[in-house]
Order: sequence, then structure tokens, then C-alpha cells
Amino acid sequence: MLDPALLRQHLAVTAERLWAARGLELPVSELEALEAERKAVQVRTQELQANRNRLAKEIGLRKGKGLDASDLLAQSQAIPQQLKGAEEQLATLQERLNAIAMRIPNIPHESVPTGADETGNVEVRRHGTPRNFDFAVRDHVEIGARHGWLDGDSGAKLSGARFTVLRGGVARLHRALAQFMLDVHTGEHGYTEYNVPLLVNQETMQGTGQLPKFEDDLFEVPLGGYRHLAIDGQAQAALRSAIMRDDRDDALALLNGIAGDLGLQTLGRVPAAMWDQMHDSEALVATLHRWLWKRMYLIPTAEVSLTNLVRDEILDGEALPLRLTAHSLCFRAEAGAAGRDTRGMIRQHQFEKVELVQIARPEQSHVQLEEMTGHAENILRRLGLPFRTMLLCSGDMGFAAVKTYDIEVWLPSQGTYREISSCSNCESFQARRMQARFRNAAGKPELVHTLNGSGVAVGRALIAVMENYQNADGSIAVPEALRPYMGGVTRIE
RNA sequence: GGAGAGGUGGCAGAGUGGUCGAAUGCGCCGGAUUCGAAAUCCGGUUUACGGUUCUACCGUAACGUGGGUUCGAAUCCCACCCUCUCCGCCA
Repeated sequence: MLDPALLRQHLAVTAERLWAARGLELPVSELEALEAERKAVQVRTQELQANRNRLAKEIGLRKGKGLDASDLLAQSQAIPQQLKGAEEQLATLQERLNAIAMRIPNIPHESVPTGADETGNVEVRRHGTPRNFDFAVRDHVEIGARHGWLDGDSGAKLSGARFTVLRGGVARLHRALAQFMLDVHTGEHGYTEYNVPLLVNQETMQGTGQLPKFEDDLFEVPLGGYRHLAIDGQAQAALRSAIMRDDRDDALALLNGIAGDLGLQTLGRVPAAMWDQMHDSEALVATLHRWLWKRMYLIPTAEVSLTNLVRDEILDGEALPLRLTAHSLCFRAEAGAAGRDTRGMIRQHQFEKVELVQIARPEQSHVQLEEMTGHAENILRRLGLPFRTMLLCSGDMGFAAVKTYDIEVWLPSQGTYREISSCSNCESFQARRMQARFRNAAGKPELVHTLNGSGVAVGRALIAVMENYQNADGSIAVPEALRPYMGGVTRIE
């Protein structure tokens, strides 16, 4: 989330920057109107609250002394009702403002080149020379198929498209890669190893920015199973009628009845966005599920779990930067990638990754980004894989980042470099959502900067090793660095 | 899944309707004392949001979460979440 001050005091400039950098149009007039109203309503609400408190305190004082307070009591009678209206109005406004703010991406760092898409990315360095093959190069699918090492058909049988079964020496090589990466990061780069949950709640997904905007990219799991799916038909009909009559109180009562039946927490008021949806949509049941279901999400990257470890914490400034790493499974719905990279295991619904996360002081974070990118590059160097490092342009960066380096590994079968790591500095964007802070020199809590990077994607590293280390006879040489993890095996055949 | 206990400031822990944002102790910071230290004494020590005359002041909110009752809720009522203990099941 951007600093709210940018959306209040500097809205015009902020809108310009977002348009220039990411081609994003801010709803400026809507924000201005909501903000003006919020200010007025908040001031009025707080005045009413102050008034209530003053009278209640005075009543308490008088009663304590055994004095009569009936005049004050009479004055107080009307306040709760006025206050209820004002508080609801304020909550609705804040909800609407927040819903907009939570969907606005970060503003790129000044060192980031402006560009619309990946063609605007800038190569910053290159390492290693692609090998010359004196035989026809096979891609990882062909290499894997010969001995059943990579089995896409079985993956499809068990699960569907974008799943692959690994077998034998290649399965072991995959495991060796993950072990090797973890050992390098913990042993040489100063990271602490973590093992984290793969299934996380909504707050966690909001903290790192996957929610609310990118729900379609995630796999979700209904909590407590599918029995919560059943919504009584009569209750539904009654609710539909209340919505048509625009009767909010009745709708709320009915909603709470449904929530109670499902064993869920009841609502104090209907959230603004939910009310809008129920009004607009014929698909009432789908809307109810969306709002009432308790669900968890499979992480698309361990960045989510690792970064959220500092959510709602005030860290000791002396301890920064924190360096965290984890090897984890990652799950991605790949909703927007239909038809892309359908061959082989480049783009899977489930894959493994060793993730790097740093929690840094603001003045250090850009130095830390360079360092972390170096840590990821180091893995490829040690594996003897050619790569290049790209500075992403403004239009190609992710939602939360201010600056991102992609590391691309050479794939001989494609004759090109393919992304194997992405290292980003999010500055305070995630920290603000998470309320992740440290105590600065003045003793005041200040938002930390968060960084994350792949160190690196295990599945893609496997592909890169298979293709770059293939032999004419279809066997695969084991890179020097991995041999200790392969029981000394030098060749998979 | 069954039974029970419990969730309060950095920690421990009091508070069962009204000067309670919250006693007390520990910790931490500053000061006094001391050659110095310990001990002792004194003072201070949450966060978020908003307003403004914007390194300050004023206000609001927060005692697991969300509601309700009330002029007034940490305290009463309801729902949910989480933790702990015992039993059952299970990798």
C-alpha cells in the first residue's frame, strides 16, 4: 500500500507518476470526493464520541458522589443513535477508500527505466558462455522422456495439465538442487533457514499484496470442507427479497442467520463492497460464498510466509537486516497464462523454490537488493549455468515492487534466456500493509523495507541443468557443485 | 472430535458497569547518590488514526476478533478465532 499521504496531499502528482510508469489511471475525482467526505464524517464522528465521553464521565462522577444526574442523562439519550449513523457512514467510507488503496500498485524507484512491457527491460550484466554442442540439442522434455525421468502424462493423469512426475536420478537431482541452494544461502550468505506453512490465511495474503487484487492467481481451500457450501434455499429467497427492498437491517439479520448456520462469525454491518455485489449480481449464492466462506490459500511463493513473519512486529533496529530463506512448494493457478509454456515443466501449477527474504532499514534496502541479487546469481555461477541479469522496466514490474532484477538462465533448446529468479525491493509497500516496523534511532517505530528474491526456482534450475549438461547419448552430467548431494554420482543415465 | 481452563501494556499479573489507557512487580530509559559499580531513591516508559497554529498541542480508537445491551463496557450478553490441559483419532 502506498503512503496514504500520497493519496491525500499529493494525489495529482501520484496519479501522474502511476500513469507514466505503469499506464494506470487513478480514479482521481472519486478519491477526492471520498476523501473530502471521510474527513468531514470523521471529524463529526469524533466530536460525537468526545461529547458522549464527556457526559458519561460527568454522570459517573455525580453518581459516585450520590448526586442527581437526570439532566445529563436526558442530554445523553440521543447520542447513541446519532453516533451509530455517523460511525457506520465513516466505516463505509473508509472501506471504500481502503478498497481502492489496496489495489494501487507501488511506484517504481527513480533508477527504474520507464517502459510498457518486457521489451523495455535493460540487461545489466551477463555471465558465462553458452556451450557449443556438437550434436542436436534436445530440450528437457525429450531428455526426460527417454528414461521416464520427466513424466508429463502421469502428471496429467494424476492431476491435469501443468503437473509433472519426476523419477529416478532426475528426481534426486531436483532434490539435490534445493539442498545445495539452501546450504549456500545459510552457510555462505548469512540467511537463516525456515520451514513455513504453505497454507495461509487471508490477512497473510493481504500483507504481501496477493490479495485483494490477484485472487484469481491463487488456489484456495475451503476451511472445514465443503459442508459450508450448503446455504438454505428459504434463507436465500428471504435475503434476495430484502436486497430488492433495499432493506439493509433485514438483510443483515438474514445474513447473520446464514453465517450462524454455517458456524461463522456474525457481521455487525454489511460491508459496502458486499452490499454492492449482492445488489448487482444475480449470482447471490456465489456472492455469499465469496464473503462468508472461511478459506485458506496455497502460497504462490514462500515470500508470503517468510515476509509475514514480521507482520505486526516492532523489530529491534540493531538486528536489521534480517535474512530469511526457505525451500517450499509454490502453487499458482496461472489463470492469465493459458497457452503459454504448455510444453514441459517451465510453467507448472505446483513447483519448488528456494526463497530469499530480507527485512531491511530503509536507508539500506537498495544496497541489500544488490546484495540479494548477487546471492541468487551466485547459485547459477556455482552451477556453471550461463545467465544474464535484467533490470525490469516500470511496466514489467510486479504489483508490490519499486525495483526488480530478473535473472535469466540460458536454455539451449530455446536458444534464449528464461527467467529463473526475480529479486525485488518493495520498500515500505508491504510493510505498511503488514504494520511491520522497527525502532529507529529516535526511538520511534518506523516501517521496515521488505525484499524478496528467488534463490532460485528449483524446477527451472533442473531444466537448465538437464539441458546445459546433456550429453550426446542422452545422459546428463552432474554439475560439480551437486555431486556431494548425489552420493558422488557424476552422470545420470 | 469430546471435556475443561484461559486470552489484559515488552514480560508477569490485578482489575467483574463509571475520574481505567488501565494497579503492582520485573524490564527498559533519564536523574540523584557513589571514586566507580551494586543496592536504594525520584521521574519517565504503548500504538494507530484524525485535526490543527504541524519537531508541539488537541481529539478519537484499541484489554483475542466482530457484534449487542447501556448515558457509560476490560468488566454484562451473543457469535467467532486462538492458546493450554486431559481423553479419543492420526502423519
